[in-house]
Amino acid sequence: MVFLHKNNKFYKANIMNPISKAEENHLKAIFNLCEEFSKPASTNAIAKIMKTKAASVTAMIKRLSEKHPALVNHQKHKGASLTETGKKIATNLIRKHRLWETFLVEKLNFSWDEVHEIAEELEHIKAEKLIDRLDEFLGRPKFDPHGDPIPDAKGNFTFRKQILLTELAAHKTAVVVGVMDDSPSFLQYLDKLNLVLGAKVKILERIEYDGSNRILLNDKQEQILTNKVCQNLYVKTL
Amino acid sequence: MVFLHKNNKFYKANIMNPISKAEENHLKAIFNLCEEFSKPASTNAIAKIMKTKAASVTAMIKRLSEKHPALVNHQKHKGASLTETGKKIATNLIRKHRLWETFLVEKLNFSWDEVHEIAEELEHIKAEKLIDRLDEFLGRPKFDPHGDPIPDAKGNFTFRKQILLTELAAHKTAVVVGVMDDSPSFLQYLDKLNLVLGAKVKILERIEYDGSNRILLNDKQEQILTNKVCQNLYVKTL
DNA sequence: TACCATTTTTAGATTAATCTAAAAAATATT
DNA sequence: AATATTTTTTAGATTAATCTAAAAATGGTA
Ligand SMILES: [Mn+2]
Ligand SMILES: [Mn+2]
Ligand SMILES: [Mn+2]
Ligand SMILES: [Mn+2]
Repeated sequence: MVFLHKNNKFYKANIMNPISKAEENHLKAIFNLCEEFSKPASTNAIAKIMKTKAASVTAMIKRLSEKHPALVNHQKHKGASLTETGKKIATNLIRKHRLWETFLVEKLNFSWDEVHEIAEELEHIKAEKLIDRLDEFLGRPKFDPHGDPIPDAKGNFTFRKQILLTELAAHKTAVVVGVMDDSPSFLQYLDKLNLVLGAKVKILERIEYDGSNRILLNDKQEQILTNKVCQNLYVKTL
Repeated sequence: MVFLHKNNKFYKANIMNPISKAEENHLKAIFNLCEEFSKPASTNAIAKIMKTKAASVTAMIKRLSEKHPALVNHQKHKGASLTETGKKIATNLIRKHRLWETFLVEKLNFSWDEVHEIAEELEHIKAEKLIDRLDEFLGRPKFDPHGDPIPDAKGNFTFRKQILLTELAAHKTAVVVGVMDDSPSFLQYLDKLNLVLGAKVKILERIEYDGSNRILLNDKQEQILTNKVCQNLYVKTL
């Protein structure tokens, strides 16, 4: 099979055509945006995630569709979404990312605010056997250090009944299981508050004035959490 | 500071100018060639290692010297060598490569013939903390799965009195500590012969006719090793 | 020393991934 | 519906990393 390329040049559509790092990152961005908003990912939104410009995204999507047909769906001005094959690839990247993060925290003693950047690079290492072995070595973890689900080799995510801490009823108790915002600054702040995964939180009082919450942490420590903090913390009721 | 570029364009010499993967691989190739032959690395030799063409190497060396002055020494037609700074970078790459290989074999149960390719990619992950933690996690190993020394964080290699099996005197006993050729085919063949690192070898007879050797393996198994095999095996006398 | 083979460099192209500026299309606001 | 704003695409450049073909330099040999 041959594909028409710009300037009327042809090139073979090599089945082994490897997906580049930039292409992989774009696929992941499109996947995440489509998941979050349940609609095609806009050029601008992708550019923001990729820290590039809209024009670069348009060019990338064009190149992607030509080089690897059957990964991305795209109509001019209508945004991009992934085909099933594209989703498989994106899911596998997320799997790799989260497994590496888990490795860094569990085995190399990194803290949860340090691992994202490194995993962002490690996820692009292409060796299926490596990731299978890593998964096994880590004991086939179901969640990463931020509480995000790690898809299995087939791409299946584990779902968990979780709510935001803002949604937890007053006087109820729950356990911190994840974060919505995984920026280093938020994670570091959570560390300072001892609000790590597994922490037990009881809502003592919800303050109407500003939506802040008086909580009891791990059955002993009383403190105030702003609404913003609670809005970014996932908990699971006991 | 500014550097003149082709077409009389200028560009800023950014101190944070990151070294690309291709540049790193070239530095490593130059380092290895200079170590092996104790003279500047020729364009052709580098191209062979890099699996590119001589013209590409010339271009790369030019770009390297412009973008990162103080890494490579190069005079036209005289080959390339590394400055002290260049050697530091190459040594650190070798450190990363060998630590990752060790990780793959020791922790993820890869065999010694499978790890080179993967480490060739992993070595380019830029995170000093990662490699320090990995080193610690592995117990600060001094040698990789092929018996090659792993430089420490300062770039110091551990030296070891080792000889080729061809140099071992008849009737002497020694332990296999490394390989000269680390191609998968040789390594797989060694596995088949049970000639793994740590194997005990006694030269029973050196056959003059073709340089082959009758050996006793691990005090019990007698077999013939061709000269070529012995030429690629490092041993340490007891 | 002059010639020849080999090695290295230069010249000119190509592709991937980005950019800025301008044009075009879509969307929102009077 | 007309106009203004925002978003997306196109046009045109740039840089890194490679290639092939041709030119130039080097080194060995007659
Ligand atoms: Mn990434
Ligand atoms: Mn994560
Ligand atoms: Mn490499
Ligand atoms: Mn090795």
